Amino acid sequence: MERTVRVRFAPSPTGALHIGGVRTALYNYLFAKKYHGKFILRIEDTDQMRLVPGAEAYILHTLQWLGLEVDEGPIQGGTFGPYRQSERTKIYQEYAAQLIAKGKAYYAFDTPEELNAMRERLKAARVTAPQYNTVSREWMKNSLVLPKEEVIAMQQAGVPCVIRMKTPHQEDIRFHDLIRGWVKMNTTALDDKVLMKSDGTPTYHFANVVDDYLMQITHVIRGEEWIPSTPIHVLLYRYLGWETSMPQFAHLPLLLKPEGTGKLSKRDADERGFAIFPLTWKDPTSGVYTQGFREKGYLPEALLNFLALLGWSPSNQQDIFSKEDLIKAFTIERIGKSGIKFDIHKAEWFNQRYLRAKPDEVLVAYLLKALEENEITDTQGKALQVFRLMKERVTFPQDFWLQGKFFFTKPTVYDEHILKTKWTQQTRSVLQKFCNTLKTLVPFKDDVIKSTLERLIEAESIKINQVMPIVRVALTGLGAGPDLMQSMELIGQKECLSRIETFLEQYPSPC
RNA sequence: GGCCCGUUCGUCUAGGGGUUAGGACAUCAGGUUUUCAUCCUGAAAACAGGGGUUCGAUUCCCCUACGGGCUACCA
Repeated sequence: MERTVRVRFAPSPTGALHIGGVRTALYNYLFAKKYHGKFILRIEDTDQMRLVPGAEAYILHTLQWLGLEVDEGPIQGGTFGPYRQSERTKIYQEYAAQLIAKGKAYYAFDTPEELNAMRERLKAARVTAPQYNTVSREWMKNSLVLPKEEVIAMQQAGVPCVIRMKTPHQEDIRFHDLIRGWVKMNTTALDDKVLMKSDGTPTYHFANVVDDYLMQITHVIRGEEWIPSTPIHVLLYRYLGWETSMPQFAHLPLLLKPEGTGKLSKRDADERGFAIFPLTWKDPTSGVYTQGFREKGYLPEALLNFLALLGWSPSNQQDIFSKEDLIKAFTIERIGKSGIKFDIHKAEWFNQRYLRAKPDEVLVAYLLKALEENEITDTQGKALQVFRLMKERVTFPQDFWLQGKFFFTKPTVYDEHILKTKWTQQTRSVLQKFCNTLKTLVPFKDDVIKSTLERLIEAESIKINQVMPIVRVALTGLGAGPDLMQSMELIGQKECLSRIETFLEQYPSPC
């Protein structure tokens, strides 16, 4: 009998969600929707030391922004709650007690210093992997070797202790990964993992297994960094008697640095100026803001499309996918195995595509909003015309303003390069003459302006590509932009004249 | 170091025992445009290396190299 698909996204609220985490969430979401299952959000906040205020809300906002609706979670509720691990401590304690009773786990009283000493000792003895394991536990301070009375006495005295898992001595543990096939590991490589910390809270491994079982998770889709600890999880399912309902595993390839070596990090993003967080994040301790994809102008649908194709590919050669398309096409089998060098270029291209596909009203609204923010009162008519000239040129919503503000405000700086290469005695004289003709030009329309300029160019026997850039710089300050004649018409006769005159005054003679 | 996972154009990838090894982004060139961008056309660009297996291997197996992950009372 097929179980209903139930997958979970289980982030730790230790800061802003990383873009890799967003991709993991997306793959889980797509898989759930594809099979009409449930997408569950579980907050793994067992480590109270690393907890960051605001991080959980950030995760929620991110999923919301991206349209990854959560079926069950801390806010949404559900029949398998609570969905915050910090609220489930009792549950873990019960199952830990069960493992102790079964002889599958034990108490350990070793202090950090003692653990360190053990590792040092093993290292000195040239043990390749110094661990608390089937061998070393024999000479440590735990309930396996200590007399029962002593253990009880220590517990009564309140000596801090953890619960460790009793790993079998030498056994092959294998598990099937939906992406990688069978993975085999021997327990000699495993240590006796801490299941419950001395403060009574569980570690990741334990809470994860208990919750996945209790929440009836069918598929665990998570990052590749978890492969080495999956045998521990398998063992735990076995110890708890849950092996038959163990979820299926799928370990996703990791997002890597654009160049060089290592996992993609916030630092890479900062150094190269691309976003790594979905939304802008203010670090509560340093107060430093890190701009997110949203604030950089990325559209959620563009980011989703970009992310989906980072490690997954469809069976055809389609590259533009709506969320619905992705749900339809997504399969775990088509997820790749190798690490992915993160390259932001394609994301920009996706954004441009999605942005330009938006209805005109939406796009004009971006410009209108920018005008409002810059306290420019303008008739909607002009904004609409500006928008039409700009539409094919933008990648991000803010480009309408960034590249088109000259329509509304006078330039304050002039393109150095154009000035250096095109500003000559001749172009100055042509610009002056052009300005003079403009004064009496009726009507002030793009085609009329154009023919005027063309006549002038012919009379002066100068090349058009000598004059145009200078006219553009005088009017807009920029070296490139939308159609100049249409731009002039929009700027208006009076304003054009004023701008050219200002320019001529500021640059009286070519340098 | 040990254990585990991986390796097709610069990047994301398709493919798979016999292919002109396909696409997208980026790059470059040509066209369009007064310019830049867009758009159109085109070009350059890859099976990590070595052994097997096979009539034949980029595809299957092994080794090496390289890359990545893990190796905490973090997740």
